Amino acid sequence: MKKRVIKAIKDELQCEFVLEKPKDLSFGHYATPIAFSLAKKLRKSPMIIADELCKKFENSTIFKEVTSVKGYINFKLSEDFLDEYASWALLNESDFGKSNKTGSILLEYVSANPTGPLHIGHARGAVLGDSLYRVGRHLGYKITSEYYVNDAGSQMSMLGLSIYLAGRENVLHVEVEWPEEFYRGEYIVDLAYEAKEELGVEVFNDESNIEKLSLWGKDKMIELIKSNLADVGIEFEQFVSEKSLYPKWDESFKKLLESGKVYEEGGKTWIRSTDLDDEKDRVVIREDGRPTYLAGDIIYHDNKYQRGYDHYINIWGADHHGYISRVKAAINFLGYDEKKLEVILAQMVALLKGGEPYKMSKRAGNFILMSDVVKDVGSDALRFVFLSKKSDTHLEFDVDMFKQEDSSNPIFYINYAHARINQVFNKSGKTLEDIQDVKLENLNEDAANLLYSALLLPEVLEDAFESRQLQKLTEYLKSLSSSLHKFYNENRVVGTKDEDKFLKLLAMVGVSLRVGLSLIGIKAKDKM
RNA sequence: GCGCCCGUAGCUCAAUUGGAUAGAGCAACGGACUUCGGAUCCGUAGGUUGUAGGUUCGACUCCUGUCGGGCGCACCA
Repeated sequence: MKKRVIKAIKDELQCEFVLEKPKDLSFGHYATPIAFSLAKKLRKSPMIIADELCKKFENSTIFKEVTSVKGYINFKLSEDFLDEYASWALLNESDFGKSNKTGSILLEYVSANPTGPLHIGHARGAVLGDSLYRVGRHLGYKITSEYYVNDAGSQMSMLGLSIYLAGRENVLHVEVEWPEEFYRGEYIVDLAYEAKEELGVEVFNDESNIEKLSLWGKDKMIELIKSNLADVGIEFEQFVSEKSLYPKWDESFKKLLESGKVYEEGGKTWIRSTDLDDEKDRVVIREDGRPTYLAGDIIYHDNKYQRGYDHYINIWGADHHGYISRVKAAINFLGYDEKKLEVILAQMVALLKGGEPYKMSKRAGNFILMSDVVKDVGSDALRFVFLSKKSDTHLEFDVDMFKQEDSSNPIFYINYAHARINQVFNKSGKTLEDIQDVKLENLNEDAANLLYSALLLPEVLEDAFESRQLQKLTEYLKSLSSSLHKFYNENRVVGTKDEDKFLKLLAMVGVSLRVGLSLIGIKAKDKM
């Protein structure tokens, strides 16, 4: 819709302009403040310029009215245009809101260590990533979703050790001395019992089995993480193992050497990341020859860029923000354009229960399992809440609030709107076929505004994706639902002379709600 | 100490990325069911956008300072 409007205006004005939506619909459907920017150049008052420009649209078919108000030019769409668009959308629901975006994107998210179940902090990035994936695909981008599995490094041996010690303590009932750092939490004990079943109790007899336990435990944890993700409707296209990349280190390292940004000092190998605004240079190979974690990420990003995507998005937890500059520097040294990498930081989630704050930690056992919250509030509500806030703001919510199922839960409100539409159709006894050819004309103000709102979905989707701010979509769905409820309360549909027109209008709202919800991973309810 | 993020109604959050009178939901108060589901709707009240300057036709938005809160500052991952 917006595209056609832009084209129509451009044909007349012959210059670039900003198109926006007026604060108040009574002004019009679209508006441009172009007269303000032209005022300087033309040395005339914005009001006079706006008046003159308005005259150019007198014969337009797409606009019913073009007016100038205090220097703004406001455009009101014609009913013909809106009706035609709605008719098309009703017949092509699955294509509604699609666009012709081109370009390939590699989207990496979650990538939590395979050392335990996902906790609530992971959920935010997970939901954001999956929803961006869905919306982006709908718009036409070729997006691939990927999970980077950190299956190398010391946390893996710590996992093995933790299971080993938990087995000795709980299965063998031997007194054990716990080290300062280990994985706590009941899942480790559960794993120990499971290991006894699958690997035999003797696995806890000897420390030499720790590595075996760590490999076994890692696979179990990946399975667990996958099922945690599946519970909220998330499935990854591919998993990339950190460990499997290490044989390629020599190849990547050679590229770094060619950049001349590598040097040795104190027996260690460093990259000169300070040349690209990092706060200090970084070690990539330790004194004993073992590569650091950064080395793994260097190989990984080398690998990503070799796959030749147009754009790369990584969703990281906010606690990784200090890591961005060194990775970007490394990408540059590898000979790639680091600007193609975009890092989205998902801020911390603070969870409350009965007003008491929870402190979340992965190392300590005291974290909130994502699966527990999903059980409490449901996948739909969890997804909706996490998407409702900008990803760079700190989010805080109380679990108890979401346990009570009432209207304060926005997902209820939206589903109810969708169910109402269904209800009215049932009551009328009519189907989509019966009313799709009715012309939407001479609508009252409520109906006209509702129709326009429903048709806004495509541009909301595009805006939400391009700005990576999906709260624009959730806000839209809430506001469309609110308009629907308002309309419902003030306009009777069944048995009135406007019945067919209104049914078509409601059907259009239903399409937008369904499509919008499905793109954030929620299935609209037909009944409550 | 340095860096990044965030301060908007009592609470949780929006604000078309520099535009028109800063908006929703909870919570409070007052209204609307002999009618398609009242799980809804309407109204009232609530604001010097942390604070002090600056930039311009115009600032919640950009710049500088300052005060709060969070996160990070490893050869861990």
